[in-house]
Amino acid sequence: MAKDNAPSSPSQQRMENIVSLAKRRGFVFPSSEIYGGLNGCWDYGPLGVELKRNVKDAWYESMVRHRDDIVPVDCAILMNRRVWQASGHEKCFTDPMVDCRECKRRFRADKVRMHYLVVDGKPVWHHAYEGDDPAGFDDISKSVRKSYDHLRNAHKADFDAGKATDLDCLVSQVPEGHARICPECGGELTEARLFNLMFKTFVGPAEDSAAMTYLRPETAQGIFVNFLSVLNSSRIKVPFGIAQIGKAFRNEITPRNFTFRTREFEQMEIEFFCKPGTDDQWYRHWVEVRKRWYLDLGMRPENVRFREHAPEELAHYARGCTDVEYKFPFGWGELEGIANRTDYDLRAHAEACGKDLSYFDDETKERFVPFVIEPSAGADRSTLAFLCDAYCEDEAPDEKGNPQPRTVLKFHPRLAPIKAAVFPLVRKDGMPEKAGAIYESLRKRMAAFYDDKGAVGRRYRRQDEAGTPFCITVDGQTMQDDTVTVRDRDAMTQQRVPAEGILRFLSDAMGL
RNA sequence: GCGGGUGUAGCUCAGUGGUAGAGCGUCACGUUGCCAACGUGAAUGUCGUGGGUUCAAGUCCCAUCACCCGCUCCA
Repeated sequence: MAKDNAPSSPSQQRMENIVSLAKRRGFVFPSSEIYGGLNGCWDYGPLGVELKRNVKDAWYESMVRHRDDIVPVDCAILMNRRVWQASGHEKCFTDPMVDCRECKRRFRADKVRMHYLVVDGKPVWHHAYEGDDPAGFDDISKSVRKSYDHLRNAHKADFDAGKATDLDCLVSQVPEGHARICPECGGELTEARLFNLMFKTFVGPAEDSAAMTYLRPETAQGIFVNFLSVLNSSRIKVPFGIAQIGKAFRNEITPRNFTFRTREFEQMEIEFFCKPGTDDQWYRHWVEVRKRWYLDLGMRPENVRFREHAPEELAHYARGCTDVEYKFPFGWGELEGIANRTDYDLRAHAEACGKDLSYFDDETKERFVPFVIEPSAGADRSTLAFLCDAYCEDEAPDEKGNPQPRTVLKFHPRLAPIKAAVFPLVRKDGMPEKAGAIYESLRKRMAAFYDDKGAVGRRYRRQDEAGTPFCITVDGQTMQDDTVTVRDRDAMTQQRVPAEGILRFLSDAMGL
């Protein structure tokens, strides 16, 4: 940072420190960095891969393996283009935008309207307002209304003669020669530009439009289009869910905030199919289940909130939606959306593909199109949230007893990339050999790490930065009675444990 | 996409047109028996990238890329 810049806030500094640690210790790197990187893309390094995999595994274990009403799928990222036409993505995932050249505000071109008085084909008066309904013009301010009425009266004869007229249209449909102005400041607006949020791609070597499709912008549609196949092949009955973890791609206008908003990201989604009428109850069930998941993995309750959308906030297909939000250093951000999508998706696909996607309940002899509850979580966002939540700067005494700053990642053991590190206290008297043997036995059962370089205090601190919950040290006493010390990451306390029982001890301590 | 800021060693950052720097980290050897120890030595740079001005550019100019902040957007 240049010295003439305003000092960054503590939370900004905290985020910078987290990003710096992530890169330094091999959690996350900028994508294709040696070529200058690529906007909105990040790579996971050795520790980051383990962390993110642990997040995904924790999700898969508790959402799929530990339940008898959820089955998994793993769909292709490339799907028939008609999927995206039926789901509405092709139409709705492209937003035309306009920018104000004066105040630099940006608007959706389908949310700004212009109203003109046109005389002899020339606009003599104009007004801009936000909204997508011409009726919005009725709500304009009194002073604007006055000038409008005044001019309209002045041109009354022209109106009567049909030479003058009112024109109200979206800013994206303004005719040639008519001003487009900012509804906020009155400045000149740019032409409407299309922002396509889906990545186009071509299936087959010839780039003709017939083979054009998109990288999927969400994994959910893969689940809906496999609804029949899963139903027919797995003997599962409603209510049940289909789960999927996979990559999705969105050409975000502004990737921002480290791995929070990226153009390529991984989702962990469930579509839970239930009978209409039971959807509210299942919706509440899933909000509870997902809440418990985050808290059980150690996320600090004060940093998580569950925000239920107001009715006017809901997407057109949704009957209810709760966002799981995390308090990142850069502000509250959405980790997951739990939505009641009604029967919107299955109906849309049934209509588009011509197949019956309804369900017949053998017990009640009823046929219905299931309602869908969708807990849709971001794997990268959750991983980032767990990383931010674990990040701590505290103090540890040095060898003289003076407090020194310490950086430690207090991961839940389940999420820690490395579960245990094994050290010889010094590199002599057979300690490296003994420690090496313990390491070899541990690594078959858990992610373990061996280090014999430098002072042991430094090795402890290194493991603190990686978030390793326990460090095992072989010392002189080990050679006497075959016990080792186990050092706790958070409390920095030690206890002696028989080397023989170290695996059992660690498993119990970590609840694994 | 707009505006502002920043890109120099693995990290954090100095660097005033004239030989590329510091601290930390890394590696080696020695010392070291429990929390970022000490000593000695070593490696590390197309100064984001590409052009231009100049006898001479990390430094000035243009372009471009990336990241950060604000706007905007966010199924």
